[in-house]
Amino acid sequence: MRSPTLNIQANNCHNCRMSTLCLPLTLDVGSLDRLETVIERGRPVHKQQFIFHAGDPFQSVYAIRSGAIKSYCTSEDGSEQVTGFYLPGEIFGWDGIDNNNHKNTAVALETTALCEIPFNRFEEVSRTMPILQQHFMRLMAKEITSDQELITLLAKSSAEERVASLLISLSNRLKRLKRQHLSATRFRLPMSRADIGNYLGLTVETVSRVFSRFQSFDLILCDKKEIEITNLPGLSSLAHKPKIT
Amino acid sequence: MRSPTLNIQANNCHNCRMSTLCLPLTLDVGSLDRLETVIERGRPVHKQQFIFHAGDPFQSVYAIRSGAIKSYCTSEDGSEQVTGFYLPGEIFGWDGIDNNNHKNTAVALETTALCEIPFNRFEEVSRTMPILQQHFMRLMAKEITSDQELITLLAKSSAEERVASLLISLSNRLKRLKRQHLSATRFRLPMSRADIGNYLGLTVETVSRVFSRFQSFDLILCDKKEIEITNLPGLSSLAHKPKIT
DNA sequence: CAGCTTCCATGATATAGATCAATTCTGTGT
DNA sequence: ACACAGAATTGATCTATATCATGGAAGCTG
Repeated sequence: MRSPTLNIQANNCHNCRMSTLCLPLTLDVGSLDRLETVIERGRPVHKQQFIFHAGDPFQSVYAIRSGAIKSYCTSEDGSEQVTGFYLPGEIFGWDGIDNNNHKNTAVALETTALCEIPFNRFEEVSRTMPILQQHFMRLMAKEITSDQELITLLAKSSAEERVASLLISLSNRLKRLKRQHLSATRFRLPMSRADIGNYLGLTVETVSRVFSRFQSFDLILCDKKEIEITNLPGLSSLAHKPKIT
Repeated sequence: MRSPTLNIQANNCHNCRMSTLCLPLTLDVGSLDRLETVIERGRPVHKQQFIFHAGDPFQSVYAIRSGAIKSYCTSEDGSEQVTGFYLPGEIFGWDGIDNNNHKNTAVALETTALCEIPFNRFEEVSRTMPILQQHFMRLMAKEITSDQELITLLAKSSAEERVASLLISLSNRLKRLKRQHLSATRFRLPMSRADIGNYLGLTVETVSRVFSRFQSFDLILCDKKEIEITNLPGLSSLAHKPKIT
């Protein structure tokens, strides 16, 4: 039995290792303290617990301190579309700022620690701290950019390219979490093959076959959800090869 | 020779018909006047002219008064991905708020009249007009939502469903422009078949075949770029039928 | 107006990935 | 430790859409 993954014990932004990711701002001590008054830290969410459901009133956005989150939306007929995976240092929950209710459902893929940022209080604070508001618009813009990258991936790329891109993306995002500047070539996938397939517009079987093929080409080594990228340049070049259209 | 499509001669937000779409806010006269000082109205852009290129420094976002805009991004290898079509009353150019440079290129699909909203001046004004800032975050959230809808479409739907969805979306968006509450079942596609295919992740040939099939099923009538939806419920039901996954 | 280029439609063929099916593995709960 | 449901792998087949190829219509340009 492994201990839970809550290795980050910050109880405020000052000493949180993640803050360089979710708050890459130069805030004076006073400003940071004011921000502190807004942010709420809940108890860890367990695997499969929901953070919010589609349709819930929009109240907060969330920063991840540890763990992993999947967001997805459901169509009338009950089919699901995974819209994102979120890792430590990343922020989710923007959807539904317009309607004041969430379009997506967010669920924990493993035990996860979150910082909740209630939006109405945030708006008060940001009025006196314009840099914060600017920061949040940037975060939303990043979400737009990454969505558009996914669109390109789905519109133009083969199954192998899609899976390679996801692995490279996860690797890059996990890399930032490590103190070392070493690349993250070994990690554990927080999501199932089905989630990957759904996210990438592929069936489980195809995802599984691509993993096998990658292994036979010595690009990766994988045992269940444990992944080691054994040929990072090779995998990267696969990831960046959309069809010429 | 047709006259250009500049049928909207507003020179300020007060008398612009589009303002109910791009500024659906209750602003007092003073606030609106202050906003006026920020917005610039350029001369009409002609077909195929660029508004900005990928890599250009981010300075403004743009509201469309008439015409149509296509945005796309280019990968290293030169392949393009159309990321959006924008119609009157809609706002584009959010991409690259983070890096301070645009990720997309924006080009006019036909003669187009724009309102340019310089972003640094906007930030000043919005500091004293919080509702405006909130409005802009909503617009960005809408962009996120519509991107995620496209993701679902690309991940889950067949060629017919994709094309049907695009037609329905265009119809709905054009409907809002008409004074009447009649549905917009007759319109002119501003983009080529190739653009449609690129946007929807399909080849030109497939798009063309789907149009033909829709005609043979009496769902639409089309002559070149002129479209008439002759069976709106039928087309709608096609559009909302993603695979059950 | 002739000539060119781009756009669109349609047919014939090829193929990547879906679908169907069977088996093994894994983790979870009792 | 055992049993069971879900997750993953692998194989055989099918199909939607890509690809290749051709011809016609439309729009521009000199």
